[in-house]
Amino acid sequence: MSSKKPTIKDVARLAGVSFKTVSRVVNNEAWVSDDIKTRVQAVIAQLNYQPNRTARLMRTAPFSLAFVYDNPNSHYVIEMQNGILSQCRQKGFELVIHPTDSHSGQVLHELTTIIGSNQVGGVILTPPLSENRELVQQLLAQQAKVVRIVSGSAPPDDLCPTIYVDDEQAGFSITRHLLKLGHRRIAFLGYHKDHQSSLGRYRGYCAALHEAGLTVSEQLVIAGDFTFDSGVAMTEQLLQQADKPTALFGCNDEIAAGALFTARMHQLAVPQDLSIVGFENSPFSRQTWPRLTTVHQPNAEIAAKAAALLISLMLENETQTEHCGFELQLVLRDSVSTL
Amino acid sequence: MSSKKPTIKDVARLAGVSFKTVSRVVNNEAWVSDDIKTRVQAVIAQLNYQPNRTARLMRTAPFSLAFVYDNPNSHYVIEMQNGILSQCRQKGFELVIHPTDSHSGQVLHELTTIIGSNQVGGVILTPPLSENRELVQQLLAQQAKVVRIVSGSAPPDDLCPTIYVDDEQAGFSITRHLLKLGHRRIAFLGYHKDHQSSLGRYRGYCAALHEAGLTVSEQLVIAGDFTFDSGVAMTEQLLQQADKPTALFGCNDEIAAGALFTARMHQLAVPQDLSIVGFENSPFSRQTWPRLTTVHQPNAEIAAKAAALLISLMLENETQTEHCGFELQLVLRDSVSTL
DNA sequence: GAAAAACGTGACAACGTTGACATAAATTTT
DNA sequence: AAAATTTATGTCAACGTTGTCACGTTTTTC
Repeated sequence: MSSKKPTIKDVARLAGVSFKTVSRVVNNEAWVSDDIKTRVQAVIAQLNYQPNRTARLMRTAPFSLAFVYDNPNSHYVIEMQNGILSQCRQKGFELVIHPTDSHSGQVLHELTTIIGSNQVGGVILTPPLSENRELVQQLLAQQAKVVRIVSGSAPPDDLCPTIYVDDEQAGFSITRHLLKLGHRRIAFLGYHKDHQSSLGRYRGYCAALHEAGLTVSEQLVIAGDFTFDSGVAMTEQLLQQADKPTALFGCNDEIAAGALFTARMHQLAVPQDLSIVGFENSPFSRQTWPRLTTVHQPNAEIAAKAAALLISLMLENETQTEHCGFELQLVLRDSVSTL
Repeated sequence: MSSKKPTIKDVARLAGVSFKTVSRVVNNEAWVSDDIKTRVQAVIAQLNYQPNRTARLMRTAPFSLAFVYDNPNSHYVIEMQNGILSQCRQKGFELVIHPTDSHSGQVLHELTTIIGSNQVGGVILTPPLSENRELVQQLLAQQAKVVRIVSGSAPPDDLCPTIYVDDEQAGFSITRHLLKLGHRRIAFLGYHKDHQSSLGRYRGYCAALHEAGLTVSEQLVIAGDFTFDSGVAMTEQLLQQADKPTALFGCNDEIAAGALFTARMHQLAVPQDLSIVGFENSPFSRQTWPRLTTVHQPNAEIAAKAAALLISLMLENETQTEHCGFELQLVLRDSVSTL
């Protein structure tokens, strides 16, 4: 049975009204008499009628947004995705996942396709794509709504609503925390010149050292990316040096986990012989031994806020660009000791 | 400029042909002369025309599939998602993410909505939803294509194409591995009566013990779920007992990580004082100290296969149900020693 | 108590595509 | 060289909605 999905016209026929009236009932429009309304609703329930989203979309703006990200394996992505999804569910929006390679040069083309084909009406951009001013402008030029998540203590411009996360301030706090405990030789792991979060955290690190009257030692700033393996490699490099640090600031928890691992390999006790801090408060930062002191980054909240802004932008079609900043809090755990 | 997105008719006008001809060019249909083809293509490029996916969808079956899962925070989800996404990209399909709570009783209703509204044409089901025979049948009754991923050494039935993963066999191998190294008191952490993967691994565990002439001790089989915290709690419980085990079989890596953590709390050296194995080979299983011996579960591959089956089902509209089984391999690392 | 406003309903044209069919031109077959 | 076939293009009706407008029927207003 049920060879075909019922349409609005099937409902109309059975309810003995015009299909436009059914449309009114479905969309909760005014000026439908109560008895017809209930009659139509009964038929809808009886047939288990679902409005065809595709057909509806032909007449309305898209109810979908895209989440665009670059590093598909980070835990950060799934947290963000969950945050976005929670908002989408609430507002009846659909989420299109769009992992991409920001180095491929294909991003603009890919996004143009999904926007141009009317598949999505808006886009949430994460770093490093969100830092690409030109990309944002080109998406905007295609009538797409854009919300971006960036690192910074203020929105870089008013191009579009922006969620900014104050990495510098957090980098400052956590470095100062180490300084307060007496550490003087603090290494910075995961410096990356193209990565705004890394740079922000680095600036905070420098600022805290300066405040304490210390200078930044080039030897202690190690470049690398935000992975466990890179953390291992950077720590190895560091431990080969003559002037060993007493504390390590990993630019994210994965780097810190790599450092932890490497310390164990070198029979260094953490935190007694070496203090290590991470950044992000990812789930596994409290599952390592010792549990990592880190900075809490509320990814789900951040992304949910981005989604909420984007959705209201798509619904209300406002031009006013609202921004939102997030401050990050220290999470003190067991991977740090006084010197 | 560019106030409106160009349509097929805009292209047609500019190219001086009928819009149907443009449609032919876009869809690569036969019987279009080469010069018109190139002329149209030039205009398409010039206007940066993208066929409107929504309009197209009104005439064709949906090019979207849903990924339905229950446990949004597991790493397993993102790996699967990536696998599915890779297939979708290749075939031009769209992915709709659908996390849900299998206990809410809302699942059928939720899926009915996205299927009924023509949003998706097919669904990939993961445990425990995939084990619900009735759910599968009801989705099938709505003309949806379904592919499910289940635990087992064979597909449970021919309702739909099925990816089955042999947990029992893997549970057997890893338990036998411990037995070979001389372990006799091996605990099983994460028994869960409603969880087929857990039960499969448990059956393998029992089979291996029997093969070695041992009986399963109730004391050593601890019920719990697949989380770090549960792993901690179960290990605590175990370590309070008189007859302590020499090895722990964690039903997944998170449980094993919890066990590792708890062992450390109790000053037990792993693997010298206690051997621990996990299951899944999630990224962090090689980032713990010591690195976990575990079973490799190729989630991305499994999910990619599921997506491939689903997509071919949606495209070719075949009725024949093709299945696919995965065997799991041991990954030997450092968390196990001979007794 | 007539005019105006508020309600309630329906007809019909979009929206941008694809599919069925028609038709004209070019080519092959008889 | 007429008939049949192939090739190349166009016309028009769907698809299932929502928006615009029109048209009755009530209720309110002066």
